[in-house]
Amino acid sequence: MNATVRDVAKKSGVSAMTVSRVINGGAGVRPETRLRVEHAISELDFVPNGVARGLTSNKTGALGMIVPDIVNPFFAIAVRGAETVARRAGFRLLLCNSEGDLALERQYVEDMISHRIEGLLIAPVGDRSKANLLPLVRREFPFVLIDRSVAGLDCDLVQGDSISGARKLVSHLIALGHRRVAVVIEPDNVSTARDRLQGYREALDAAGLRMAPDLIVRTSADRAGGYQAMQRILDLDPLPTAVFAVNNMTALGGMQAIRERQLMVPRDVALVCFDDVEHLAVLSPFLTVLNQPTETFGTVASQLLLDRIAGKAGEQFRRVVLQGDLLVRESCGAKAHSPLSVAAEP
Amino acid sequence: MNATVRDVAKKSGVSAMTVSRVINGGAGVRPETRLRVEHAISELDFVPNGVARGLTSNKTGALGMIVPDIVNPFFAIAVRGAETVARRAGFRLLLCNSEGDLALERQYVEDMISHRIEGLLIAPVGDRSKANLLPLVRREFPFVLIDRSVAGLDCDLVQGDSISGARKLVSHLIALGHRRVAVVIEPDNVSTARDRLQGYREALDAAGLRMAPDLIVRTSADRAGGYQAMQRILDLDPLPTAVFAVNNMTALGGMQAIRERQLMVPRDVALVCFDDVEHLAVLSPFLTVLNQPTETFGTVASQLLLDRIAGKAGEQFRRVVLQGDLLVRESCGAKAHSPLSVAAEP
DNA sequence: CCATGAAATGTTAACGATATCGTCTAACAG
DNA sequence: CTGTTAGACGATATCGTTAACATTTCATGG
Repeated sequence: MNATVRDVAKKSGVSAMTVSRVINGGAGVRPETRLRVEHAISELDFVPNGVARGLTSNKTGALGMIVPDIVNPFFAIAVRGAETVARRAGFRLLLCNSEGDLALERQYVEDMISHRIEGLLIAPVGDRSKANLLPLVRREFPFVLIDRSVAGLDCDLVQGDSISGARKLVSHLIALGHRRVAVVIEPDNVSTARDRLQGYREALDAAGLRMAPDLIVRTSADRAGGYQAMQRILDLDPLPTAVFAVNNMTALGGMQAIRERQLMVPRDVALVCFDDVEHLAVLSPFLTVLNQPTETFGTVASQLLLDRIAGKAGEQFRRVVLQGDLLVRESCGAKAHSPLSVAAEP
Repeated sequence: MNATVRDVAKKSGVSAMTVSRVINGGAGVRPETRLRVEHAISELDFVPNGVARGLTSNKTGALGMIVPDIVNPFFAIAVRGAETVARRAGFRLLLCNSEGDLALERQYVEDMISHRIEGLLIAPVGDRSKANLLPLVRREFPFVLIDRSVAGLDCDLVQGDSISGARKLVSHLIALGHRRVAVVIEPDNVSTARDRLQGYREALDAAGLRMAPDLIVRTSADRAGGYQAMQRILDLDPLPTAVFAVNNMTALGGMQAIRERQLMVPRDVALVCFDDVEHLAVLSPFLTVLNQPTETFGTVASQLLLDRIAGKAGEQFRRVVLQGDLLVRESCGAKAHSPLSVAAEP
């Protein structure tokens, strides 16, 4: 069904080796011969078998990327950034969706190793991903973590400054007069959760406020998690005056719960979170967020990975920490609530 | 660096073939032998080389998917659906982002062929993608189009009912009293654009209205395109009373332009579009849209593809047309404009 | 105690491209 | 006219796995 170098060789009356030379730049092939070969190639619709090439060269020209949720714009944008850089360097990017599932993540990592991709970008599920990543470490396989670090694993890493970001968000709430600030956050085995909780704590400390255990609600960092967590928060008495959600998706789920109870943000409760929600911010710049340079997560991580593959990275692992900006909009209660379609970005 | 079957064989005192048998289910291997082999495998951290396997078996266990924009939630969700189904059938899904660029699309298709993926899902750039897809046709390579058909190309296809959807949207606008309805749409070489314009025309016809050429604004189906198109529309005199945007991204870009002029939707101009904007709809169910069963695009397409790969598909190409629902919200002017955070879904 | 056959295991070749090295051609110097 | 040499091209082996076939092993019945 698919033509091979040998078919092309036969058709053009040369050896397979000459065909190979033609398709790889053609040094050492007489122009006339090359034309004959090229003619046969297009005649037979020959496309070199990348699998066979990968076997001999041990180079597949592919990078892998594993993210927990491609529907979350944070990851979608990071993927786009990573792919752009990878492509410029001549690599394809193969994307997989772990869905935050450790077993699935493990399977994808094995799969990637098995198919001999040349490097891996991964936003790990959490600290327990360590077991999944250890095979990579043992093989000295080039990989770069994105967004989350993994406890006890030393490797290249691109992350946001979660501590300082959370501190900014919560300090801002406190400055607006909030004293009871609830936090919706993942379990402590996710590095961003640890760091953001730490930032939360520091902000409270700086204001001389106590951390109240009942204001810390643990959940998964997706919309469903945010929804459930917010329901528990709205059952508290007295109601917190503000909520800090660990990321954009939990904030959205939280909004859903708030709306269902016919409450209003920020009138009844303020809401802030990490990560802007692309598209949403355009139409309705409403959520006060800590905006991270999302695409940069992808481009920088890709670059680190390419360096490491090329051996330009040195022994030391590199950790890039990206700063985010506080975008003050309406959900924190800093401004009057203006009607949707005339709201203007600051 | 990486252990091979032979290394494992040597270590466990058997032949490579026996190792192969063990890693593939182990039928016909003495339990005792298998244990020895398995021990050696974990000892050496052996992972079978998928590339070599792909070479002998001509099966890589991978499906490809090419979308024009992974950041558009429509495609992100379709991808998730496709991947779920593919994974259940034991296939990985390799994703590529064509960015609506024909050359890039071509490169990715060649790459996929070269790397011997077993089937391809593709949301083509447009009719001109035909040249890119012809190599697939010639090879009888299994592939399924998503969302857009390609003129003159007969193949499996999953698409939305754009004609009827557009008719619903525009008829709704007309029923609300709009007489001057502008449309923001891609060039005619994209099937969805053709169909949606056709639906628009039918709706006007049914109401005895004329199609005014100056109300048809051509652009690219992304945010930037929507933004530019809307600026041109807002320069019209008299202003149209409503705008039909070809998809969610153009609508967002349009909103941006409208907001910049300090105008309000729907007070100054109504706005409707195809495709809901995931996340946005949760927080702010504001846009009146023709909601398509997005995830189903992915799952059905994946299923068609798997059938075809398995040879269960028959000679005939199958065309699945998915119906969408009109979600009447606020941007069309059907209801009073209510404050953002208490707005309730119908 | 050996023939018999089924189960276990090994051998060989192939998948398709290419690295390596060897051969051949032709042009040119002497 | 011969020896030299660079450039063009080919033969062979290899990458890691596995299909197909060959061989060994071992238990069982005669």
